[in-house]
Amino acid sequence: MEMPLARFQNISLDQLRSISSSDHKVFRENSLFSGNCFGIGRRKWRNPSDQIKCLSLEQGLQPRPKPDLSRVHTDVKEVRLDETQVKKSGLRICSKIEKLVLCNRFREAFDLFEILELEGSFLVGTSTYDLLIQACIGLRSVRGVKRVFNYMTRNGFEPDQYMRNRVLLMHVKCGMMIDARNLFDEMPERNMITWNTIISGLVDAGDYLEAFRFFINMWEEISDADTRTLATMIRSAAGLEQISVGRQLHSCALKMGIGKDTFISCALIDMYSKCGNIEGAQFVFVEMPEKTTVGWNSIIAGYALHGYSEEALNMYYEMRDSGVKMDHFTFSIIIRICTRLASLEHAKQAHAGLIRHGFGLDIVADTALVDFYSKWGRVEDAQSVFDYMPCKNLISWNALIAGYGNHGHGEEALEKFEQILEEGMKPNHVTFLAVLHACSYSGLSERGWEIFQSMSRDHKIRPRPMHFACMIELLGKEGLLDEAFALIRGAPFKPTANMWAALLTASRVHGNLELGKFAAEKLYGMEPEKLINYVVLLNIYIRSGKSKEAAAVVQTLRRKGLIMRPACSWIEVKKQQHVFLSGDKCHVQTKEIYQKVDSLIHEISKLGYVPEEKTLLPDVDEQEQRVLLYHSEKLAIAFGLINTPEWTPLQIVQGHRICNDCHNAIKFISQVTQREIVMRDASRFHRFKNGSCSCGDYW
DNA sequence: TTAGGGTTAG
Repeated sequence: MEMPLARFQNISLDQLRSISSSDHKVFRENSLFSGNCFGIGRRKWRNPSDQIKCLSLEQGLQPRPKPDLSRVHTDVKEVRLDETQVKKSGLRICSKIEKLVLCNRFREAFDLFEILELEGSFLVGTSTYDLLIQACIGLRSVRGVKRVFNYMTRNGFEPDQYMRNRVLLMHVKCGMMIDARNLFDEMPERNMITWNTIISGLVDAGDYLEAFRFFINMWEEISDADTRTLATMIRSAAGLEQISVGRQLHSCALKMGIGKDTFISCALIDMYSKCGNIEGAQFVFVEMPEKTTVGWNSIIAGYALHGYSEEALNMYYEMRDSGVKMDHFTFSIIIRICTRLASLEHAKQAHAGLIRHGFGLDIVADTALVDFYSKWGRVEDAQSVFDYMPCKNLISWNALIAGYGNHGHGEEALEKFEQILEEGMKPNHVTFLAVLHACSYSGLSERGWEIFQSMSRDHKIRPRPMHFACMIELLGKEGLLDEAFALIRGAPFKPTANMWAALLTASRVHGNLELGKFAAEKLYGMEPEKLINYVVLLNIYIRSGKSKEAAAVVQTLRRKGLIMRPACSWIEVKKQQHVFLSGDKCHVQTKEIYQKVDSLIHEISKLGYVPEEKTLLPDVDEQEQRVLLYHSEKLAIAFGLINTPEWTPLQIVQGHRICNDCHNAIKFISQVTQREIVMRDASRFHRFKNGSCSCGDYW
């Protein structure tokens, strides 16, 4: 046999180790392995109903019928059975266990297994052990693994190679990697399945480098690898985001004649897109002889990952038209895309499709929906989806809390947080970020401070820079600039740009020139090319009447060649999106749009709206200044008003943080028109109703 | 004889 894998022997472990360990760590920390509330690794389910069933059973959220064991217990405990009777009774129980497992009634199978454990000496056969292992994997039950394994050991069960692999798999799938590795080391014989099993476990656990070490050892020991090995290793390369390694694996697969295998192709699409090469992913997808559901899912997710949300959505419709079956993965991906596009129409269709295709109870898709409705400003809908979920994990809770918090419902967010604690779930750093943001947006500074302190004290979670930045924002809003500055100085790590940016913003809001200057200078050192840092300081100087200093900032901007990118907003009207740039005059209805903006400005001026003093460069002529006043949000709103008489709510989305002036204008427009306006800036959503913004934030 | 592989959510 040709040895394409031999080239991997040229990769030293040091080379693998040199792969950025911080990236690796971030990936691991963000992976499900660390994030899910069950404390176990990656789960795989044949279909979502299995998932719901199993998770519900494990969490004890659904009542399950319990077999009446009392009589049998009595038989076993009180009546001494002779050897024949034990055998007869044991065989009957084993047969029943096997039938229960085959019907996916894993819990009940374990209830019966308890009888055998109490009796203690009945010699269970391979087929029963095999199905008990299946039950453990189905439940992802560590306790189940221990029970089955103890029983085997106690009764001197001597497994053959098949059973040894099954026992190994049981440990791997339940995340018991230390035990799995011990078993692996002690195995008298290891075949390809043994190697594939342990490697797959390492990749599931995010231990990618170790997976590569095993892969190399595997080649040394058995000089063989198959499609499954390659598919797993490609997943590992994706986890490490090492395209060069991924490419070598691709080359190996081609040399082995399995380059177009469905599993390999899907893994390659995912690897190329995660490594930043969407063209590579597209190439593999086009070359796939048969485009499967997973293939479509992978390429759509790849496009979405690279920010090509509209293209991804188009591919989804192409997938649907091609007649390929969609699954719960498809809908989870699509809902996330809708969140990025902030498209209610598409999300509604995806929500309907999810239910129609029978995946309405899938935890991942439902969580994506909770997140969508939360971000879109429909917290009630988010709560409604959440309430219908048969089981929720920490990710679902976090999405809901962020939804409440980002829309000014700080108290509700805190209530949900309390509920998490009452239910015995362990909050993670994302939970705390959502809760602290909620406190910040709703002005609950004392509660925010208490929670921030409780993070390390009570929950043993070390606050990260994002938590610090959030607290600085919170203190800054209260005008507690000295305290905010003290927090930066007291941080147990080097302050990050986010932290200084929060202090700079607070300094601008409260007109603290000295602190603003200090924060801006720190930011210049860290992000020398980031325009916004200069603009904020420029604002501070202009408002403080420091024209000389303001001119110096302008000079710096020019020297560096930093140009303000025109802001972009888009509005969805009658299922179609219309995009506007600042001062945009390309739209066919430009004339009407500008007339509408003028009349709105006239109306809102009567209500007391005064445009903010513009931060314009000194030599910008008046005509240009006038054009710049027509920000993209205002144009989009005017367009919406002209074209949608039944417009509610109107959504304005923009890629950059909007200026105070525009924010205030939108507030007034909402008041004048009595319309509800949902608007998103770079970091959060704002919902205006009768002129007031639900987030409680000020600009 | 049986077993091991690919894509989703905060």
